[in-house]
Amino acid sequence: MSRLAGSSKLLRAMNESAALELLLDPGMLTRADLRRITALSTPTISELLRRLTAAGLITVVGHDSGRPGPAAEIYAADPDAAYTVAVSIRETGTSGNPSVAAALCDLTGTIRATVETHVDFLGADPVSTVAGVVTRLRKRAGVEAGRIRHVQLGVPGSYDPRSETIRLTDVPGFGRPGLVPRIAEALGTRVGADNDVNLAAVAERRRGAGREAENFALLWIGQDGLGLAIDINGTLLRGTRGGAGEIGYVPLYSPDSPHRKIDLQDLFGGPAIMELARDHGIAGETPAAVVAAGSEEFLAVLADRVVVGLAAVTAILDPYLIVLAGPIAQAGGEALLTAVTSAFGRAAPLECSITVTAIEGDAVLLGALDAGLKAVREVLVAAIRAG
Amino acid sequence: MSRLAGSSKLLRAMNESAALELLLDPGMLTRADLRRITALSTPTISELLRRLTAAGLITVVGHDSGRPGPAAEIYAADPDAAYTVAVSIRETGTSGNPSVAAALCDLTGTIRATVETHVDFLGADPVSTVAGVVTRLRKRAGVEAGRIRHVQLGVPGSYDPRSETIRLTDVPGFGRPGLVPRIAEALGTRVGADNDVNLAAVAERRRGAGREAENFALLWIGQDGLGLAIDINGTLLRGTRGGAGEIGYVPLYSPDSPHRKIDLQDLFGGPAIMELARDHGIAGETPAAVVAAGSEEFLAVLADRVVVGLAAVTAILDPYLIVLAGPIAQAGGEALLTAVTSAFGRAAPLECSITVTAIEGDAVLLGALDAGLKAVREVLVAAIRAG
DNA sequence: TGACTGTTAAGTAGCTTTATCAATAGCCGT
DNA sequence: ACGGCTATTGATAAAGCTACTTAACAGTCA
Repeated sequence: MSRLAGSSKLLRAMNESAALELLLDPGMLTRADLRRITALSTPTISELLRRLTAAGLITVVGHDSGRPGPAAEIYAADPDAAYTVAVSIRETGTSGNPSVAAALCDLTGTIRATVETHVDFLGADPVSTVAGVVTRLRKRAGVEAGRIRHVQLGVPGSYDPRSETIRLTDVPGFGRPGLVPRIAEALGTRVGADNDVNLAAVAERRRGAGREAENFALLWIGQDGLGLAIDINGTLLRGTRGGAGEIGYVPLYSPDSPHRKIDLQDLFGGPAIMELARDHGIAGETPAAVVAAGSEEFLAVLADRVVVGLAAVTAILDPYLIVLAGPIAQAGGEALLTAVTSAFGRAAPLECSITVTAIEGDAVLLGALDAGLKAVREVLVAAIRAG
Repeated sequence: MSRLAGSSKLLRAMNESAALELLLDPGMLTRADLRRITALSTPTISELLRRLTAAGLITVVGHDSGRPGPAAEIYAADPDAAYTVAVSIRETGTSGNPSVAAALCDLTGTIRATVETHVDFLGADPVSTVAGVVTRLRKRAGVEAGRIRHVQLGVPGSYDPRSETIRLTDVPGFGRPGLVPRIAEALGTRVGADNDVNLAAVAERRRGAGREAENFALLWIGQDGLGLAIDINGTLLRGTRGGAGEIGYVPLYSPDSPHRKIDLQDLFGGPAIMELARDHGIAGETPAAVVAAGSEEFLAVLADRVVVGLAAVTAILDPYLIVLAGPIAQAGGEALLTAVTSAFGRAAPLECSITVTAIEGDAVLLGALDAGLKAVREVLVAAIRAG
């Protein structure tokens, strides 16, 4: 319903971008399909496809035979029209050291190359580190530099898109203002950045538990901290300074001791879980380990605490679904989920279904790929509209 | 960026609706102004204005002389093209009894008639009550029935637009499923409904403290309960079942007594405020009265409690601005605001500016008018697009 | 033969450019 | 001080352009 006016050129740009959008997202469409969806006439569709093919954006990917008449050409976006790189910066990798996971995928989302390295960010320059990873991926996949249209960064901390700075991060060097534009300059590409939890929610939306949900909240229970991502109809709620979802800071108020400041992080953050495990006599090196090994009783107490946070989220946002994610939630699995669900039913006044993440593998990296892919597609569509 | 395709007819519909939208919202535009904004050519603008005038949607409201050449005609939406009625149902009116406040305004937003009555909803039928109020307003303003294109209801409780039912309300008869469609049927108009706090936020957005804010959260501290409205870029966050902002249910967790369930309503809802006032030796009949009469010390303690809620909201949403509204916040005024601001600075880990409502008069009713007006404008624009 | 794919040709809707007329403020000369 | 002249702007009219639609047709396969 935006105010948009123009002449026949606008019409062409709109039709062309609408067709490209359709070929990018469902993909695999014949002329007849496009005709049906867009309600445009056959000659228009034909010319439109000719132009998009000439621009190298789409190709014929197959033929649909079986019906009378000649086999219909099936069109889809050309996988090699553009590439995306996702780079996930992790404070603690699987081995416990800071690590970088990265992947390169084509326009259809199939991964062409991956890289995983350990970097001591105290010594390394963030710009050249990221640039190096991108170059390595690019060479490994045999892709020329200009074809990478977007690089998506995932960082622990919050990202403020307005000032293009990463905030509240513990990774050395990444909190510096102007870092993201400098990486973009070094790479010669658009660079996006986002909170790792937000990116996990993007993955959940596209290929996980959030696929069918109109909206959901994702509670990330990580080794280092808590996080919340809020997906409203497919778009993430970021807040004014990118600080939405810093749920670890939700304060708890105790009438009996109003001056002892505690927050949700103190209630079920990593250290709190370790302490609780000790009280219950459960052995384990990491929070994930003790949750995986936890007794039913221990999980029930932990669930009571988690539900305090979930109830606050539910009362403020009323989401359709809550997804429990992050290494600790993943370690808890079904046992933790049933404990949380029953605790939620007892304690929370409103209803909401709860589930655990359906993503296998590195949710943050996959989400960064999805976000990067979306950005690339928007760039391609916008380029057509602009002419 | 929505997939939209079509022929030249679509183009005309788009241009026409864009022009109407411009004449509805800023209004008072000459042909030259429209030409500049839409980048359409003079003949197109002329014919477009001719059609809109013939449809009775716009009129010449003045002439712009002073420059050489003929005086340019100034166009704007015809105030009498459509009307809106807002009906605010209040559990406790100014006198303490359930009351209904209503107003009728034209397309430019100027109020043509108002009505305020006390209704005992235990005895009265909601459908005929609302219909009666609308008819009374209509006759008083001298408007024929067909010209009222939208009736906006404001109710205490939450509204689920999907099932078109009002939930969590204490007004007798209004929680019945199918009530809103039945009112619409009786009136022969579109009928919208919304939470009273949400509507107060709509008013704040259009004419109050939220005018400049990209987003804000409005904390309503009422005699009967707490509420939160979340405005993201001009659209309200409603939640899945319309239950977003039921902040009174945010639970508090005390590690020392985990089984005593208390929530924010217990912390600074009306009864809690009265109890706190008693502890501080402050006399007064209502929460608003004691807050208005409250000592600095009392307000400081109250502010500490309010900030618990605000800190949770800030950590989850990171709003640009928090607006304190509702009768109790209004009674507290600047004194409460300074107390809350300083308490927030001490207790909350994130920053956020706080202010009190800038609406004078019945914020809910004004918000309902604004929401109704917006709905009417959307209907008019959509009608043009449809042809 | 009939259904379906894809192209070519003619027609139409709607916008833009260009040209023209009309009106008025400001200037200038008497 | 006043009336006519000019520059500037508002609005309409005519011609041209762009992009879509409808209609007709050629080709292919069950």
